[in-house]
Amino acid sequence: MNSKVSQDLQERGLINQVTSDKVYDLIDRGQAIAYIGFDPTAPSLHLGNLIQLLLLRRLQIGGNKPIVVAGGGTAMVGDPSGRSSERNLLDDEAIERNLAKVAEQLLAYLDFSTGPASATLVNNRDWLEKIPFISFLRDPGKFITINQMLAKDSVASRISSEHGISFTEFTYMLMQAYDFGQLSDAYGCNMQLGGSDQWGNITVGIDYISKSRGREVYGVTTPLLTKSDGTKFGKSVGGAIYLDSELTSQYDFYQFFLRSDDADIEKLLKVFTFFSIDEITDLVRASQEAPEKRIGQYALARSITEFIHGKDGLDLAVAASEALFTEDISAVEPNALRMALAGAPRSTIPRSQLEVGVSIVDVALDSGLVQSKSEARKLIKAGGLYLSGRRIVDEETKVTLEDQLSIGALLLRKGKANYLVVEVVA
RNA sequence: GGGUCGGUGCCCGAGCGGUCAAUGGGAGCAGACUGUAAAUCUGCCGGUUAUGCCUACGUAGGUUCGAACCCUACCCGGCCCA
Repeated sequence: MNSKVSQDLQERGLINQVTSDKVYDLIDRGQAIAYIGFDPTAPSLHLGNLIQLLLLRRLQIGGNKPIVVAGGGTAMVGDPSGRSSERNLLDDEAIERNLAKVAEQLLAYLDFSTGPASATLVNNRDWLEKIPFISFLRDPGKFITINQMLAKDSVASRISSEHGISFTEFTYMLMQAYDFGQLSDAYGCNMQLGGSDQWGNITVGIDYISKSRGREVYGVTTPLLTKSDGTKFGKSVGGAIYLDSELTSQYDFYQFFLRSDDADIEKLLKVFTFFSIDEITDLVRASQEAPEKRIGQYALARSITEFIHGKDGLDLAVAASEALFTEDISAVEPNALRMALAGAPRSTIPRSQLEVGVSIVDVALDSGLVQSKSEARKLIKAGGLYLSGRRIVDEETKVTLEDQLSIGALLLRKGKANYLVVEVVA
């Protein structure tokens, strides 16, 4: 099995560039000690991070040791890579809050218990915060030339842009190189992985370790995952798809994958699932023979949702999807419906309001389904708003107790698949 | 520090005294078709107590009956010079 790890990664299209072919050998022999850093700039990891995380998991299954770095220190500065303008600095408190959440997720998706290949989690703030400025200038500073930094795409593009780049972000590269050095010293880390935008940062680190320690380490980048139409993958209604069910419900997470384009299915199965290449080939063929059955989409959505949200999360998402896409929502069994909607976003409305009757526009706004009254009105005009299974055609419609479903809640729907449960409370 | 160009709605980018909530493109949302796909077509795309009102064209003032458009100062950025 070990001998096939690198080949499997290549067949999945997970490898964009490597600094040396030696990485394949290390990986196949289970001797890679590979690290990836995740800066806690958001309260949860998202799908882009997940690709990286799954890559570590794949290596781990092949007997290699993963190290995940929660970038509590680097997040204080901000990575300029892949960005056309300066980041806004996050305050300490926000970073710490995000860090706690992100660390929890990192712990959930790798194996931290099994012998030599067990994963390790560290926070780079632990060392970045302690190093005195002058020491930092001497090491790593002295080993890295401005010349090589200026040559990196991430820096070059910002220097030539009208926004420029602050010294703060310019320094990010050194921090990352220093991280790599620390991990190399402490854990024998010999490989850094990252998205293709990390190539510059990674190679600086490799160079630094080579000069300062005379040690050879390696780098691997993954390609940027794009959709068949060339746009960036992983965005949906309201931004990124997060792993935290508080931010992206199980239902939405599942739906996101279920609605994937036919043209993207093969790529997505390779990147997001642990199905073997042969299994994927079969799934893709089956999908092509009967695209309307969306076999690939179902397999993808089920597999990845279960991995992230567990069996229970998957059940919630599937039940919700089945119930919500039936013809007549009011005919669905109360118990089935209740379970189905457990994973959908929700809000509440006081019973007293329904007794008097509230305008549908207000309900849509208060529940958070729409951002403004105008949006609600426009939605109605376009025929895209549904209340408990019935299309609203008149914006003067009043919502009353009559509109409750069997489960004693209202169900709002925007477009085809955006549901929101409004619970009736005292 | 000097010179110069620029800062417009989610993004790009027109506008250069009234008819500008602001052309166009992209993104986004919704509808039709279909398979909860793609492509295509259509509508919408600052808010509102809605033939009006409010907020908006870097910030603060000023000129004017009237300014995103003119003037002044300031802030921010690019480029050139020092």
